[in-house]
Amino acid sequence: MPELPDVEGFRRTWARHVAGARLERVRTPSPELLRNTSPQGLGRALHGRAFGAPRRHGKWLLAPIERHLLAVHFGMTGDLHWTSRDEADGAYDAVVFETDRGTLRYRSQRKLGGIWLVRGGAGLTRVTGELGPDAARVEWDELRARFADRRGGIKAALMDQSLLAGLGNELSDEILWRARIHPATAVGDLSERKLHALFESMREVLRASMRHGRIPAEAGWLERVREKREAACPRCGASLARDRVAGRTALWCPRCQTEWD
DNA sequence: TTGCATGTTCCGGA
DNA sequence: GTCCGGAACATGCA
Repeated sequence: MPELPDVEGFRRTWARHVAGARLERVRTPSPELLRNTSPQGLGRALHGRAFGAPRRHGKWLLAPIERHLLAVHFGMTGDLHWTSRDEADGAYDAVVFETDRGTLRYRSQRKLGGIWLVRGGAGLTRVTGELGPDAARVEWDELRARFADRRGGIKAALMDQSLLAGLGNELSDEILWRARIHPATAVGDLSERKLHALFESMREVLRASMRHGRIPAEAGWLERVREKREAACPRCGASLARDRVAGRTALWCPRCQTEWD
């Protein structure tokens, strides 16, 4: 689930409920999800401190808490829940922040994400890896420049976090479908006009998805038919193709997404 | 039981 | 150096 729009939803939850709250206790049912500290270390560093306003870069949620920063990644199955203080832990609650206003639960079913504690602002890149500009904020000129000397396929490029941060498998499929571009098209084969259409599609898809906190499974969206066994293109009705592209299962329309156009 | 899954990282090879 | 595919990570589900 968590790509850029989902993480944006988590950021809003954090901003609404957690920003300004004071941390009273941290519990860690899954301590292995604290990737660079221990439950004790986290408690020592953060106990009694107040959270600031969180920000998001790509799929990373960055939550300041006085002189520290929590860098939160959700992997494939992570999410965030705000509950009352007396609610019982759920099966997948991994790190539970009890504050003076309520309880924030970081959950992860498959435990691929994690939480990192960063002291001061330094060392964040070591944790997140090199990140390109956030896909929801990147300007056309910068995207064009970054794609200019890229070899290889467009889907791999869209999902490369060091090139552009925030897009994953499903978003890249949705964006390519909207722009009518085959996922295996070489970046260098895209005309400027086509690349600009891709940029516009990306902005559209992200704007609507961020509002929903996920890719909307609505009419006119590829996401609507993604889970279907024999899925048809929501635009032209052709049978959709499903195959590995750039190491992941891509979904596209062989009729309206052409390789060279 | 087997294959698959929206995340990243690491390795080998082109 | 760049890029890609495959494996690995951990776990649940169809």
